[in-house]
Amino acid sequence: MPKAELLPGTLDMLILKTLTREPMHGYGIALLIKRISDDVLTVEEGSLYPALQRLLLRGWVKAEWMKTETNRRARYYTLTAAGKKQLGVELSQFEQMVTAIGRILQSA
Amino acid sequence: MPKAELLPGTLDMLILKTLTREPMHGYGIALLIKRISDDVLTVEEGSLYPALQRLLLRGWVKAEWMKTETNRRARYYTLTAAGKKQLGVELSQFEQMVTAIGRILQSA
DNA sequence: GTCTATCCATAGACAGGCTATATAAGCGAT
DNA sequence: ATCGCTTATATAGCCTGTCTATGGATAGAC
Repeated sequence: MPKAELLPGTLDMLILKTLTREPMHGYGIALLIKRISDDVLTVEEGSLYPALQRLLLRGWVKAEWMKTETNRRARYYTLTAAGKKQLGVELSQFEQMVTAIGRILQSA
Repeated sequence: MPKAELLPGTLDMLILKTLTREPMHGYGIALLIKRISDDVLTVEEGSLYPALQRLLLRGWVKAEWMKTETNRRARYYTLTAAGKKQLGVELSQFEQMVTAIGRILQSA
């Protein structure tokens, strides 16, 4: 079994949340999530870019090619209004589920 | 997109935890999880039984055909020593991940 | 007897995350 | 100049796990 780097089903939410700070490119998103989580959460490239395509397709983010501070080309993603709304939905579902799971785990 | 009844990746942990109370049959496990979670978590049969097969294969539970209190035949699952150990691993990984996700979600 | 709830089980579809790989450009050191 | 490292995007193919849908069987209620 491949060790899990993420809790499945939470990646989109994490990306959307990260983009509420400011528009970022994919690589930056991955670095930020890794850093803030103290290396607990690692977003692999093969998870990250498909997820961003997903979010684009669903209209939750939009993308624009730009230059980074260090002069490299990169695709910057911005949260859309629909994306903000979706984030709200995912946040509340996530909280509800974690609470429910907590009840199971403490019910012994 | 099919509405999620569970946070993916947590079903095995929930089942193992439920079995720390006492040996139970599959249907009973599903009912208990649903009840304790106030109907937030619903374990579909198509998720439950494959999961139980998984746990059997990995030696985390063992099964025995018995009679229920209402005189029906049912397969009772019991947590093994390896299963207890595995539950510990999954619990700590889950907690660690939820904590890490919490840090992301509060970092705005 | 027929209906509902209980109980087990599997096939097939599908989503999403992982491994592995490919591509490309900028930067520093030699 | 070119080598190696880091930054940066992207895809194919696999694997795991959950869901939908279906098919049984049996007990108790009506």
